[in-house]
Amino acid sequence: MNSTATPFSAACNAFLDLARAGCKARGAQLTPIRRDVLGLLHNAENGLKAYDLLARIKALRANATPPTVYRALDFLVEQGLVHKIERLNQFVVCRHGAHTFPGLFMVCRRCGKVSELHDPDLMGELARRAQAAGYQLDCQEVEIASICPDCLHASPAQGFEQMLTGGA
Amino acid sequence: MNSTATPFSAACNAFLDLARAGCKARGAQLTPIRRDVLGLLHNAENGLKAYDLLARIKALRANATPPTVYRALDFLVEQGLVHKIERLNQFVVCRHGAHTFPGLFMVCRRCGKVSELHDPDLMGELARRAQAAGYQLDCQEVEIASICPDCLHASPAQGFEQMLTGGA
DNA sequence: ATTGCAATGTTATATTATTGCGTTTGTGTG
DNA sequence: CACACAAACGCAATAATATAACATTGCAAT
Repeated sequence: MNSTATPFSAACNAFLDLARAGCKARGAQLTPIRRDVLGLLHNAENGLKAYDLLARIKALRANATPPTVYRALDFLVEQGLVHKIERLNQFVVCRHGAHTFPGLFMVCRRCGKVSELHDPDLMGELARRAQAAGYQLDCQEVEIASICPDCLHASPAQGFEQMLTGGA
Repeated sequence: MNSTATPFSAACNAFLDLARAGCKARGAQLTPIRRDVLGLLHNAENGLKAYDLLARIKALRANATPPTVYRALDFLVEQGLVHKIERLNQFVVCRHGAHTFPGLFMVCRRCGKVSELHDPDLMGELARRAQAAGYQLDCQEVEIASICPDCLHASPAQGFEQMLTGGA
């Protein structure tokens, strides 16, 4: 019943417990710091930058410094619990559980929102093409700059893919 | 015949003249600074970081500062002459001329080399899938972490894509 | 000549990320 | 328990990447 130790919602705590179990199964430990960082990312809808996260974690742990955050993030990314969006220097929690193919992240150029598309077929095709060219995929994230449905609805724009897909 | 003004090889100068013509056709100008930055990138086999580029451009222009380089890079990326590899904070010259679909960049996790795969079909498929999910692609570069053929030959590793492609 | 505009010069600073090293904590072993 | 070992953490400093803000220059149109 110590609310300062785990200041997250019940749903978030459930998620964190699952994550902890996953780590344990892989022989790693979701320590309190790592758990807090993951919880903060889980609460955030849109991904966070490292120093935003640092500011938030400081509310929980006054002595936190950049390495505190970066170490936790490195761990969480290694564990597949968090993805880094390089284009935005941003970190997002993975809401698809463990998956064995790269995540496809649509990054909206207008509003900055990031959403993970779940498309094993496309990723498989990508892997095949890469392999045909002599490469072996070793890849957790594929980032695609795009206009998200909301922004598209607000103000459509003509893009090259119209040519490719036969759109009007 | 002023070799200090254009300190590049004949082949490089030919490339730069083409680039200049392309810019002109688009109503933009490849100024001397931009030309030098593009030439340095063209000479570099593996892409360069902004501050590496700054060090090199200082050999030509002692008063160059970070904005000098970043402005030139912004321009060159806008013109499609240069691609930014976000994962490496690196800039690579585009060796495929103007293309109307996103470049597919294979980034080797072992040696760091970047190579651009030319695969309009795959990019078209990507655009279709994105559109089916409500997104409109707005994307110059797609980065894929992988092991390049050379590194793979040196020391093969088993990866998830073996499962997808039915490899041994 | 003056105005407008794109490009550049210059200084400073913001943002993102890491290194290095000492301390603490957890875990297994004799 | 005492010890060794490794992983995690605390902390200070700094490296690496990128932009802001404003002054200046050069050139073209009028």
